[in-house]
Amino acid sequence: MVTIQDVARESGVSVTTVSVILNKAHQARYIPAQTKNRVKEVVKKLGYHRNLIASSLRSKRSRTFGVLVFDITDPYCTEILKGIEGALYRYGYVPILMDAQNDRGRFNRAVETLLERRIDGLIAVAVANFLNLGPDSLKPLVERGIPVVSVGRRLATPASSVFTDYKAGTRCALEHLYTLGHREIAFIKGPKDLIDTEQRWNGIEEFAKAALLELNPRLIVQIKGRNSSYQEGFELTEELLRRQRHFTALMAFDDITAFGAISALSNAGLRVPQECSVIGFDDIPEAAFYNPPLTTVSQALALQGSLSVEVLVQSVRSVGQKKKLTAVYRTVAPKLVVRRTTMTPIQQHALA
Amino acid sequence: MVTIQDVARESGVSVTTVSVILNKAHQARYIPAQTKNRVKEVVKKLGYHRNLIASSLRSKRSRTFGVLVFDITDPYCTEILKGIEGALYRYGYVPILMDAQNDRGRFNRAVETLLERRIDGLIAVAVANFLNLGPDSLKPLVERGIPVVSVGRRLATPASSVFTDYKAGTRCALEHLYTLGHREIAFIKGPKDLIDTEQRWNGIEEFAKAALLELNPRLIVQIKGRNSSYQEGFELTEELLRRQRHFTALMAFDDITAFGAISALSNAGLRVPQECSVIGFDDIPEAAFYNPPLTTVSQALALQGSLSVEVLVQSVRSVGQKKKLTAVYRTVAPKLVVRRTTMTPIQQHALA
DNA sequence: TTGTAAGCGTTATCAT
DNA sequence: ATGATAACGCTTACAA
Repeated sequence: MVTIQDVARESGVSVTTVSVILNKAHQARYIPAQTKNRVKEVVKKLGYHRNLIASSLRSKRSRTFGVLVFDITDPYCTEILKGIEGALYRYGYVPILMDAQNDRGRFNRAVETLLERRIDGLIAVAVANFLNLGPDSLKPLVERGIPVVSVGRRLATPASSVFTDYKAGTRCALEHLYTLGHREIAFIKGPKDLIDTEQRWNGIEEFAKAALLELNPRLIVQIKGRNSSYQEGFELTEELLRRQRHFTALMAFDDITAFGAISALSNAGLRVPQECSVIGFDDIPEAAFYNPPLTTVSQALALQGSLSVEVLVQSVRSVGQKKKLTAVYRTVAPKLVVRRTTMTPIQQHALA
Repeated sequence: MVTIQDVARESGVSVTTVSVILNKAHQARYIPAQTKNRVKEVVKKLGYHRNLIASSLRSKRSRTFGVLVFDITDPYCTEILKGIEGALYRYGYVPILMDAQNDRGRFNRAVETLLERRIDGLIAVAVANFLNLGPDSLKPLVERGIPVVSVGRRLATPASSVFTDYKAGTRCALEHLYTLGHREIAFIKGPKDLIDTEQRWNGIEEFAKAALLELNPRLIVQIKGRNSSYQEGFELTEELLRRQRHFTALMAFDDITAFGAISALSNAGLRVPQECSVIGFDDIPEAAFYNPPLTTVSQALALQGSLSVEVLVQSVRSVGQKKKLTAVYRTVAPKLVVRRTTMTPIQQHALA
């Protein structure tokens, strides 16, 4: 395998010169273009590829980020991953992918592996889901000054976080229903132990208060399991129906729940959106193809992915300059996506 | 950061001994348990983590595989990735993930990056899709003796390949319809320039020949675009319907196409499966949740992922032993998944 | 502007 | 059974 020595010898300069040229270091500005070109030609001629392993050993920077996901087959994850991948590419970093598979043991082993690889930083993708990471899970990283950013979930310090402004999301979802004219609205709240649940509910209460909209407790149900599911959406909607309290719109915790709700409504002979509007949250890919296509709130997941890379790159630079590492929180604005499951109750009446 | 030197000093042995113990090298058998334990305790006490960068530099093995996907958000890819991830974990390798995003330029840059990182091998996940990789795309790898395995697509030598036995798949799909009693069967063939198309068609012809089943050319249509789509499935089925040639079952190129076909049939007032059975291919996650759930052929994608790792690990070992590198082809048996879109034409009659 | 040389932390080789 | 020591290929002071 051809080394930097070979290149230096062949082009009649020292290894230092070659190194400086190839790394575009500051000093490269003073090297005549002629020398640069000669070296670059030799590089091509010999088919030289810089050995990043040797480089990392010496410079103590691996240009590598660990990327820890909770389930690689989850579309939520992959959408974020896409954003991460694109941004890493731009910054010259490379991801080492680890799938925690929602398992604590695997998580810990992954951290060990990443430590051995001397990653410059870690991106945790929606990883707090079930693991419910305490501050000590990341201690081995933090102790060694390796910056961590969590994307998709807010995490306790000292990790930085990038996540959706859930409050704004539910606020504008409810505003959409309200503007259409809905006043009797049912809600399916998220699981109690998911951090999002509270934030999402806050947005609802905030808007309701401002608009003087009354939230009827008899029209509010909550997911009992640890995560959302089609099944729960279905059953909770049946439960709402059983309560015999009239409502013209339903706001589900997320898209999956909304799908279940729509099925339950159809089952009960209520057509969506003619007799009941439904709105979801997340904008998973299936939402656009559902029957009817689901009105929902989009989370800009890819954007969150690339943002997390930017945050991490900044942190790594701070570490390089021996600055104190401070956690940063970046929040991403969600976006209302109006499709076919919402309409005004006036129209509902006309069509009913 | 604590080094092997520190461990050696603290436990009163040489670095060699520590290295031998930690790597479970052959010689470790002769080291007394007492020494081993002492060293291991020191490792824990000091919080030592072996520096794999230094190790790689010296041993000339990075214990790293490049994993090149064509689109990280594609479920087909992620299912394979899951299998890869699990297997890598078992072998102590780590994946560097690169997304070619169906772009030639990105593909080439990814190869450069992976070369700099001195990957021990490359797994290309369904990457041949549009890039239509010639043998020279992989030349930089092959020249340096870095083994390559393609998973999901058959690739030209010198790369190894792991892929579905498409012929067996279509054969058993057709057999299923035949056994149910169907004799008038329509087919939607795949795009001309996809390699799979021919293999899949071979299976159909093979079974038809053996069963003395006549394939009516008027019941055969072909996808015109470069890839399958819901839209084409829909339109081609309308085309079949327009031909006024009676058929009791339809075999689609893949699941997506089947979805389009089902919509077109429903649109034309033909109920599935009562008036026309439909079978797909791939078993994408949506197939199970479709309405009605789709009978299809499953590809065991995760299995293909882990198999590809096994093939690659074997290749790397061969390289290590300076054996000649030969491409291996492993084919994976598909599996018929019977759900609700197929039934016998007798029943069809009874229910019609 | 370019060159010399000392590491980075490991493993492999050779001794003992 | 354990140890000394020389690489591995690069970056980076420092020197010239």
